[in-house]
Amino acid sequence: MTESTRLFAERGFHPTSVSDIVTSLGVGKGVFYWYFSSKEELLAQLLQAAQLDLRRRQQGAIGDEPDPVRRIELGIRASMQWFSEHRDALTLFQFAATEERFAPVLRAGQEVAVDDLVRHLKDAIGTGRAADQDPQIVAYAILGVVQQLARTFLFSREEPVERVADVAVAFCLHGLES
Amino acid sequence: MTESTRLFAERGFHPTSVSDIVTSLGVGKGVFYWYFSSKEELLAQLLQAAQLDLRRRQQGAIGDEPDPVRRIELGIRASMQWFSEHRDALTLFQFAATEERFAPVLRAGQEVAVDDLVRHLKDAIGTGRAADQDPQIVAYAILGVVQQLARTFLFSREEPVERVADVAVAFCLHGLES
DNA sequence: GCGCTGCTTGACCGTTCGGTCAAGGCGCTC
DNA sequence: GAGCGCCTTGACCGAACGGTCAAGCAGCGC
Repeated sequence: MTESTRLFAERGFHPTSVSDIVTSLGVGKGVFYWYFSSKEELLAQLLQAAQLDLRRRQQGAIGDEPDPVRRIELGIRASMQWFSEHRDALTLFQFAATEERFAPVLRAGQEVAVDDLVRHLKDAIGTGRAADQDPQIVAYAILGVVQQLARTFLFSREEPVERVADVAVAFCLHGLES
Repeated sequence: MTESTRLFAERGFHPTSVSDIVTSLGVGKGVFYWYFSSKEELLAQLLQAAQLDLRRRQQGAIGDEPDPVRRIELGIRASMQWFSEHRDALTLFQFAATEERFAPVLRAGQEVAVDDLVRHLKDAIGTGRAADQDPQIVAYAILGVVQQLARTFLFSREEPVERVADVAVAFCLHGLES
């Protein structure tokens, strides 16, 4: 699984052939089609497994923290950490978003994470700790920040995770104003 | 050009064959290879043209606005507007980021926009109008917000551009705090 | 009318792809 | 050891791909 994710991320989904995958695994082609009905199905399962793992990490980090704003912060930091350890997964997510048949799988998983975030946001708004903006839009905005920063600074440049996470948190909580 | 962008965005780069492209244009295959040396080159040109157009829109919107924070706001609104009119381009950008050979083209164009944004941010920080965070990271964060919101709300849902742009601006300027 | 250049055609080519399948181990039960 | 599932193999298939090219055509200067 990890190996296929790496291949897809490095060379792209379509340019990576099933032969490439089985060769890198040192097995025959038949074994691939014994476990997966198609190359598409493999990608779908890879996506789902990655999303599940990311979500678990987020929930583990948040624990039973009572403060909604702090819950959001912990979620951001956990996500950034997870992406820094699973850079290939982010590339997969990004590719999946560009092809109609994978987008639904991706969207389903993303919506679960967003719904959580929306709950925290509503708590924060309800207790006057956050501005009264549409929580769903804000949730996606946060998601965009995390993914973009992970892609740019964790992958291309080799910035330390904490530094990037700090700026991400500061930006999401206070914007660019001082 | 617009037609090829649409095809790539709708069906994906690899699944769209050169035959598909020329058929949709009602021309022969030779004419394609007369103007482009390969399918890859077409995509590269599509990317560059789109980036140039987006950049022009941003600069046109900013004009000679003196206030750096307001310049950033105008840039965000212009980008959101542009994406709402060129949804296919965003899908292309996203795909290009997932394949090693297109990433450089994409990065080059993105860096130009980011450099502009960084300049405005430095102005804002210098005059005490923005918090003293690493301007480059913040610039990419803003970029992430705009792209994610465009993708989610302008394409999947059919939200009015202004509403999404308002939240994007509010979030980027003030974060989620009230 | 002739020739030339710039553009256009689509049949064609070599290659590679996703996917199939007849065949063959390997370990289990009885 | 016979029989039987479960897994594994890799040669093989039809289809489709990106890219080529010999041939043709329109327009223009002469």
